[in-house]
Amino acid sequence: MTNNSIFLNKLRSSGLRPTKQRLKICEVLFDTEKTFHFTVNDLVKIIDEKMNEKISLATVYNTVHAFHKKGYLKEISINSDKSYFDTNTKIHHHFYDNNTKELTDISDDQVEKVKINTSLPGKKITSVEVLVRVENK
Amino acid sequence: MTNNSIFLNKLRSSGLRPTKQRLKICEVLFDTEKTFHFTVNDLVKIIDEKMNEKISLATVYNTVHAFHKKGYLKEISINSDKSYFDTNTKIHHHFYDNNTKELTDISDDQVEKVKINTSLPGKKITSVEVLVRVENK
DNA sequence: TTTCTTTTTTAGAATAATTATAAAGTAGCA
DNA sequence: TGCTACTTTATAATTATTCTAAAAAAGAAA
Repeated sequence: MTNNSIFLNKLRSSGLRPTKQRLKICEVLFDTEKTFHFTVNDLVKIIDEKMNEKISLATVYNTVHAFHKKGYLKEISINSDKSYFDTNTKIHHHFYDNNTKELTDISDDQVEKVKINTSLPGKKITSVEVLVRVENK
Repeated sequence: MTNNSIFLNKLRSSGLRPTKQRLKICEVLFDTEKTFHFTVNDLVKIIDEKMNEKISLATVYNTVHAFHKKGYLKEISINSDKSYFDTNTKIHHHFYDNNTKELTDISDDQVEKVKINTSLPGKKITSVEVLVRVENK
């Protein structure tokens, strides 16, 4: 399966028509070995500078949100004034460096399964994630 | 020690002079048996509606940030569109209800100690907190 | 108390991220 | 090809937060 048809699949299954702009966005998000964290602004800048394509903010927001809704992107909660997304959608955890403000993945198998001995009536758990804050020794 | 002198202490130790406005804010934040979660906007509304006192947004932001810096309030990472604060500053965990957008404490003793089998060089862990997302069954 | 100096408060402006809008363009299908 | 629905885009609107500068209040000293 070529990269392109992978992108087409992701777009179609997200209910999005494969347009030129959306394919560019896919190229940046899904055509890489390693996963990464980004803000919408980062993404626009990458597409503009590295791929020499100007895509309007609104389109990028829409596409990112559609992928997020479909589960192809994950939103990350750190204290911040902007939204961070993660192309790693597997359940995993994060280090957040209070000094550098950097976020690093911790893979699921490096954290022992978290046991929660309580629950909320009528609710089911959708995810359990751990945020480990660190700072300089 | 009266409530009032507790408030005076908190203010003074945060480097803030005890003014009428700041004492009102303290009354809401610290004069309660139970801890709670709020956004700055919530706080302004509570003070306005329940205490019949109009305090400007800027003042509330300043005071909340001073308390946060001093460790009398804790910021919680959930949504990046606004900042949530918690009057419970002990290390603890949260349920976040994706349907109602409500945040609930999980006391530390209901979550088994989380073991992290990895580390970042030159860094030390300052906190390990768990966010459990739930939704309707 | 009265006066003086330093902090605060405040309303409103400024900023930044995000969302909404509506006109022009494009995809997909018959 | 031509139609219709979906997309893109620039720009405006909205929302949370921060900044600003002038008026008000606090604290200290006489």
